Amino acid sequence: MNTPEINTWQGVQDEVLRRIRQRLWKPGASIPNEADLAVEFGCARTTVNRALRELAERGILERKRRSGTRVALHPVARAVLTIPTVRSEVEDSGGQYGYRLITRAVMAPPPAIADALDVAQGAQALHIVALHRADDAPYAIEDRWINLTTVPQARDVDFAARSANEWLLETVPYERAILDISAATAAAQDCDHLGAPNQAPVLRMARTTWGAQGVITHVVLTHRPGHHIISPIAG
Amino acid sequence: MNTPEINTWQGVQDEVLRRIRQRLWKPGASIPNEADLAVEFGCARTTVNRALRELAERGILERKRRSGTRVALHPVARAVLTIPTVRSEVEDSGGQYGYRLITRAVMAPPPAIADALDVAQGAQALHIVALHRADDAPYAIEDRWINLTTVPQARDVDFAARSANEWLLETVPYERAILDISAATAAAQDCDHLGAPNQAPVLRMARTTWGAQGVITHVVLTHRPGHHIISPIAG
DNA sequence: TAGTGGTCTAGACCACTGA
DNA sequence: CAGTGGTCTAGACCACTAT
Repeated sequence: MNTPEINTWQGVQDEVLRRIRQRLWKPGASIPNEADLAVEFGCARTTVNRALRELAERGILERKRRSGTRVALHPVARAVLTIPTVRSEVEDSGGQYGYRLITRAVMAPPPAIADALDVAQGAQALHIVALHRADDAPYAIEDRWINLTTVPQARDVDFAARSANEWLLETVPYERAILDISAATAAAQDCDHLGAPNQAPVLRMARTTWGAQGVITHVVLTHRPGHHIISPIAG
Repeated sequence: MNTPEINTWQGVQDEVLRRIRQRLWKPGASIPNEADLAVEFGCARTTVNRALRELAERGILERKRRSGTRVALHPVARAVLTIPTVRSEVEDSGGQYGYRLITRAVMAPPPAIADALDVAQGAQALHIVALHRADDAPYAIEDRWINLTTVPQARDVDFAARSANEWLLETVPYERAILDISAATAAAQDCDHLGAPNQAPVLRMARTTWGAQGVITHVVLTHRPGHHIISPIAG
C-alpha cells in the first residue's frame, strides 16, 4: 500500500484525526511514536510533532514522555468564548450601540465587593452603573467597581461618554481574569433600566480582573432577558 | 546594555509580554520582525516564531505577511470553558455522582427540535429525560433528543444505567458542536425534579453536536438554581 | 537505563501583500 | 518587486519516566 507523502502539519493532523474518528486508533490506545509516523508520512519529525502537539492541547491526544501518545479516553470538550466589549458585541451583530452612565460615586463597597476587590472593609472604591443599548433598546446593565488603590487615575475620569471597560482596556494592562456566569432574577431596579418584566430571568456575567498590582476591577453585566451566549466547540 | 540570551520560546514570550504590559511596545504599534528579534535574543528565528505565533493565537498580537507584527489594539479576551461530562463535573468537585433515567421514548419531536436535529417534521427521534444528582441532591436535568438517522444503534440502548452523553462519546465520533447558554425560568416539571422553588431562575446549556453524517444529538441541560459556570480568562 | 516527547538550531523555500 | 511571516528539514541534545 503506497501512502502518498504527507508533508504539512495540517495534512498530518487531518490524517491523524481521520484515523481517530474512523476508530483505526481507538480511544485509550497508543499510537506510533513521532519518529515512526514521520517515516510513514515521509516528513520530518518536527512536522509530526507540531500536528500532535496541537491535538494534545485540544485534549484529543494525551502525551507522556517515555510512555508515548494515546488517544484520549474521555476527550474534554472546550468552548472558546470570546468576550468582546459590549460595544463590539452590539456593532458586530449590526446594531447601533449606545451608552448611558447612570451613577458614578466614590464610596465604600459592601463586604462581598471589598472582598472581590481585595481591599480593606471600609476603604473607598469607585462605583459605576451604566446602561448599554442596542438600536435604542436596553441591552445590558453594567455594575462596576474599580479598585482605586491599583487604578488611582480612575478617580479623575468621568465615565459619562465612554464605558469604563474601554477606558480600562486602554489604560491598565491586565494579566488575567475570572469569568462567572449565572442565572438570576432581575432586581426591580434592573427591570426598570432594561424595560423587563419583574422577576424576569436574566444572564449574569461577573468578571474580576487582575493586573500586576492586584485586582483592578470587578464588574457584573446583567443582560436583557432572552440573551444567549453562543459559542462553537472544537471537536 | 547587555541583554542576557533568551533561548527558549517561553522566555521569548515572557519578554515580549513584559514589553507589551510595560507599554514599551504600545497597542497598535509594530514590533521588530522575527529575524531581528532572533538576533537580539540570541536564538533561532524558529524559537521567536513559536513564541509570537502563540501570542497571535491568543489575540495579543496581530500578524500579517509583509507588513509585520503589531500589538493588538483591542485584544479580545477569550475564556476557555471546559465542558466536562456531568459525572466528572460532579466527581471533580468531590461529590458523589448519581444518575436516574426519567423517561425514554421514540417519538416525533416538536418542530423546533426537528429543525435542530435536521430531520423531517414528523420523523421519529429518541427522546431521553434524565436527572443527574450530586450527593443525593438534584444537580441538573438532561433533556436530550438523539437523531436516529445518524445514530440508529441508539434505538437498542436503554439508558437506564448510563447517561446518554457518556454512551455517545464512546460510540459516535463527533466533529463539532455549538453551545448555547441562556437563563430561563424553571418549568413546573423541572422544579419538581430539581426540588426547586417555582419560577426559579436557572442556567440552561443547550448543545447541538455534528458528526460525519450530520446532527447527532441536541441536548439541553437545566442546572439547579444557584449554579455557576466559572472559567479563567487568559491575559 | 533506554525510549519517548520537548525543544533548539541553521538553513531553506514559499506565500502573501504592500509599496 | 521586496520584505515579511509560514513552514519544512535534518540533526541534535535534553527531560522525563516506565521498566
